[in-house]
Amino acid sequence: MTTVVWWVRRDLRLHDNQALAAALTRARELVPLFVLDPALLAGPTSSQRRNAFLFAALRSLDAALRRRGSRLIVRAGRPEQVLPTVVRESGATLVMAEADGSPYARRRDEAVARSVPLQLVEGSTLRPLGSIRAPTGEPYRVYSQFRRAWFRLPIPSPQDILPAPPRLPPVPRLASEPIPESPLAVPERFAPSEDAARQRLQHFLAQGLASYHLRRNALDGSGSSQLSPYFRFGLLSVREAWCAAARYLDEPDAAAGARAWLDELLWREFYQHLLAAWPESARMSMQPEFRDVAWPGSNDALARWQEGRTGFPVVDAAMRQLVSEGWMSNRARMIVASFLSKLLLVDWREGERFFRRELVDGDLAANVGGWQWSAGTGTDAAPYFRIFNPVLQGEQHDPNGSWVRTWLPELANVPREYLFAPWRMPIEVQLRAGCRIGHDYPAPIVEYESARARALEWFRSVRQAQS
DNA sequence: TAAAAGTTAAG
DNA sequence: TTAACTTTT
Ligand SMILES: Cc1cc2nc3c(=O)[nH]c(=O)nc-3n(C[C@H](O)[C@H](O)[C@H](O)COP(=O)(O)OP(=O)(O)OC[C@H]3O[C@@H](n4cnc5c(N)ncnc54)[C@H](O)[C@@H]3O)c2cc1C
Repeated sequence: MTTVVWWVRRDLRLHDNQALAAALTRARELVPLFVLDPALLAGPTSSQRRNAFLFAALRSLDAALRRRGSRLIVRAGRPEQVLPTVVRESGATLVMAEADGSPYARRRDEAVARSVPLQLVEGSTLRPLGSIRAPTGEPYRVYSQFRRAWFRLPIPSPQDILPAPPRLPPVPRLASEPIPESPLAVPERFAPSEDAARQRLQHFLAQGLASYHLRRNALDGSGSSQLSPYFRFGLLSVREAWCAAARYLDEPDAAAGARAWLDELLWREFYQHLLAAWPESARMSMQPEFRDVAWPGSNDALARWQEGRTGFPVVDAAMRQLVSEGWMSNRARMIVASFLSKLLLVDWREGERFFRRELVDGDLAANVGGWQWSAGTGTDAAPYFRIFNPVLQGEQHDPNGSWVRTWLPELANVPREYLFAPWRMPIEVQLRAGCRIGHDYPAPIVEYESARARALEWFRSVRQAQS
């Protein structure tokens, strides 16, 4: 009788799960195990928002397991203590898990592997971390080069996709702790189940993919798939999503959208590989000249950005959506990241930390990648002079203003022509709109033109000081 | 997946 | 005067 532990971490799914499939080839008994790790659930990088989603997703995974004759075993504690206990209690001879390239996960897995027979299997990325390298053996630091190399290797094929097992082996008698209740609600936008993830993918492929390249920048997020929390926790396999979207490359009407979307999956892939290759990039700028500089931005500026009270409607709407829903569109993320790191000159790591606390899809690799790109400190980043103008961005990507009004009710009656720059309202318009600047809605925290000039000057001086 | 400033030329 | 295009930050 072979008993195998399937250690679930960021792969809360039964479809196309390579770790589960590998476990099943050996198992007469299977122990689906989730460890409530205090370092992740309550540590400095934890997030109530993500915990809420995770706990709910664990409940639906447990239900799906039960429908197949299995169940989820839940244990709280440090993995290097819990795993040996469960292995001993169950008599398991093998622990299978999906590899996770984040720095903490790698340390954790090394520690666990010292006391139990742990085997890691791919699945969180399209290709194994560390497998995309230049001829010199160096990992790529530039996206376009990474992408070119990636396409030279065999791409995922629909034949590789693993179906969900219809039945699962029995679970040995083992105690299980309850899945915690979260004090925070799961955002309504993201139903926490594998079925919901799969339905959303199908819906996006049918309704959104063909126009993705045209609509992806909409500030309200209506033009993108909104699958990020599902990829974050592995309720959906990226490999399966890739193959599903790649089928549309041959359809003339959908090819351009499909290409653009697959490209975003590759950005995800790039950042996962980048963090695995340079774990220190989570804590320091990739460009050395930024490592020892003090960013001049103030704590007060940071606080006003976090609270959505900068006086720039596009920025404030985004920050309020972030805190309220735990999600915002890629366009909104780029704008507020550019605003904090360039117009306010606050260290990008402060923004990264705040995002990581609030985002339901918060992921170290993608978040650090996005922030270093936005702040211009990454190896393949936006150049320092690429500064978003929040007024123009609103005009372009929320043209009828409905997204800004959704998140800033105090601007409900502000005329459209002033919506993205309400400080330009003459006083009588302010009174008529019931929105006095500095009273009902903040005056702008900076004057855009001079903040832009200050940013250009500061970035230029940092670069010059080094060279 | 930037925006401003500068240049040119049609009207 | 302004749209289109190029250069600069
Ligand atoms: C400053 C900043 C911070 C970010 N932090 C995160 C984060 O913590 N977690 C996260 O998942 N994404 C992050 N992103 C990337 C991106 O904004 C989100 O993945 C995307 O908005 C999610 O929406 P979607 O699922 O509708 O994306 P779609 O446009 O439908 O893309 C499909 C999937 O591709 C991946 N993806 C898309 N764009 C990117 C990208 N630029 N980088 C990496 N992966 C991408 C996501 O998994 C996404 O679900 C960040 C971007 C920026 C600029």
